[in-house]
Amino acid sequence: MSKVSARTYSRYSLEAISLLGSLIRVARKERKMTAQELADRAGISRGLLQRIEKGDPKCEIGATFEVATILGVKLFDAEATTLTKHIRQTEDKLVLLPKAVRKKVKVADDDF
Amino acid sequence: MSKVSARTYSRYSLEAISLLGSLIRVARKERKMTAQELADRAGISRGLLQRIEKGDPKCEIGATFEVATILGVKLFDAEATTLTKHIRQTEDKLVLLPKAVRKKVKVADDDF
DNA sequence: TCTATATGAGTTATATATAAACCAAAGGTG
DNA sequence: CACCTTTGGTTTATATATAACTCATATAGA
Repeated sequence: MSKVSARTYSRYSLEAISLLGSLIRVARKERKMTAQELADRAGISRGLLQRIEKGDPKCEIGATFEVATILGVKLFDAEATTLTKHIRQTEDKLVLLPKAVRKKVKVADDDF
Repeated sequence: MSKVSARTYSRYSLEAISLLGSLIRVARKERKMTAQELADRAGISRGLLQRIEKGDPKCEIGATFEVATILGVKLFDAEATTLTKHIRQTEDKLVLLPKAVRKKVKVADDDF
């Protein structure tokens, strides 16, 4: 009945999500696909696709990325072929870092 | 009790999500932040952050992008300052496209 | 080595996203 | 112009993600 504490999002996050939605929308129109067609292909409902294109932050990232992938909207700046390679590199980088992060003292870190 | 029909994801989508999670994980470690700290900042639970870093496709895109934003992980290849501009350009492009897509005939489109 | 903490994983209750149906309005097509 | 389709906006029932706990293990630091 009453929302206790809604989640907040930074403006940049909202803009990024909104941008992704717009890119999806443009790509869909360019390919002359109806919302229903694209939704069917992605295995989601038309309503969900509407929210994705609108930039609703409360959507599965999986559904959003799936739609983007179908349309060929590139995520990040990585090419499909180099994506896996990039993952490996990133994981290699992880090995070099400590597995657990530990704070020594409780410095007043930049809380704003 | 039985899952009727699980959602499917393309390999590329899963890899992209996984990559984003790895990037987040690396960035967090580099900044020497604990999972709890980052989760608190993003206003999410530690468990959710774990799933995000693991690449679970069933997470809010808002939560994921928020975490990435806090860490400075760039989404797409857009800079923070040019994001809004990019949105405007994309929206301008939308105006040029028909608002509704219409299929003429029911051609057997590439069903596979 | 020893200790305190970060992490990973599991469980449960609750909030809410999703799918499906519907309707109204706008838009393109003949 | 008139028809038909796409789209945007609802609503509702259901599935499930999320938060909050718990516990076990690994690990950083002394």
